[in-house]
Amino acid sequence: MDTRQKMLDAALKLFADRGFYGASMDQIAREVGLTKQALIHHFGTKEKLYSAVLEAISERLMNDAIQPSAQETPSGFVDAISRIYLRTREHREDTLLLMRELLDNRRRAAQAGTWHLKPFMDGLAELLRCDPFWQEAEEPAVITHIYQVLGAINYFAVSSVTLENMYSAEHVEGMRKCFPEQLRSLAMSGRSIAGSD
Amino acid sequence: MDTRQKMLDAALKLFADRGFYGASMDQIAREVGLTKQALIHHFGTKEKLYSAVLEAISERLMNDAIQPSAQETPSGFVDAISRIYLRTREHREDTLLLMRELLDNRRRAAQAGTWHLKPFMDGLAELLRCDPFWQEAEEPAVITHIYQVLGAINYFAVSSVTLENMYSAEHVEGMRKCFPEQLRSLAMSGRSIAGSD
DNA sequence: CAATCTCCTTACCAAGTGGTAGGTATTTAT
DNA sequence: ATAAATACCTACCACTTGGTAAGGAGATTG
Repeated sequence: MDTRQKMLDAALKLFADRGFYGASMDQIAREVGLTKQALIHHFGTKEKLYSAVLEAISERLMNDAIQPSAQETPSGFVDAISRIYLRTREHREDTLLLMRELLDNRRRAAQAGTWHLKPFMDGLAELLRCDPFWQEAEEPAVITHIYQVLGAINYFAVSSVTLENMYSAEHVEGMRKCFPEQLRSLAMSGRSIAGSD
Repeated sequence: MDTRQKMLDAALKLFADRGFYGASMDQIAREVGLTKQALIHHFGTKEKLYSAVLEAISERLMNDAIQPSAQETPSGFVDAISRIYLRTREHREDTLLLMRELLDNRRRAAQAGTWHLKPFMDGLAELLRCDPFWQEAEEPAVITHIYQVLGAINYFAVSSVTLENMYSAEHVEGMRKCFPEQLRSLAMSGRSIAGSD
């Protein structure tokens, strides 16, 4: 496999696991079996490496979360949300790193990438508006709803270690089982009260 | 004010802002106007300082989020959730640090504190069960619901910087306005579909 | 007055940080 | 064949990290 890609993978893994400061260039390089100067050769600086990782993530997210759901049915939003939830389980590291970026970008702000995710949010907003109940809602209300549902997903995705320490492993397994269905309720919340079709 | 308390405040601020690795003993000490050895004198090691901060947080959270809501009415849960949301705005740093801990404890795991929050979760579960709809629900389903709602709250609380970069400041202000009401819908989701009172 | 204890200091340390400089082997282009 | 670019290396740098050692000022206690 491409060295550069191997480096990106290792960087993703370590950044996701320990954060920007917690992961060192040396560790990342060793993970690929090279020296840190090889890393620097390919990416210039640690910041740029981090940016490259972030960019790869947002590209991936766009590709397989929004694109294939061009189906603009009333349930398009709920379906997309389900797919996004599944994604958090398949791409744990992406999810972890995005959450970290959410916390860190205040400092590294104003340049790097989380708002590469704007199109992602816009795509979801468009889907949500296909639901008659949300069609004429104010923009902030729409985004708020999306954000609440995304929050439910990502927070859970990031909490497995904690949950397994607070409850038993079977308990957590039980939660994973009922999560998708309850997520659907969540994604449709508001609608069934006022709309009542 | 107590020096020790000033140190805890400064540590909370910097840990919340930059994470465990991103904040150094030296920075924290300078924030109080002392040297890092004064910090070490009081807390021993960086890890212990961090633990002390975490303990203070969970104590605070228990005190003013669960305790005053002993009112076990059907809406007790939703009320508690509203209060918890307000808390994230009053104690931004607590919220940020807890979110970080969620991401980091996998490594520092098996000893330190997030599952000090177990009583907090249990308190919420008890409140939720006062709602007839949830009374006989399975335990994992109850916890899942709580976790989804908490996720919506905390994710939003932690995202203000990102949101203000993706959207305008007024937009985000609009979101903050409608957040509490939509949060109530979320917290009651599921119920209104099957229950239909 | 002397001893101790608390709180804090300066001085220091080994280990690690991101990054530069400069070189070598191998591939590619001319 | 020669020049140039690519991909990597060792060696080194200034700096920061958490932590230790030892001691000083000030109050408390014998």
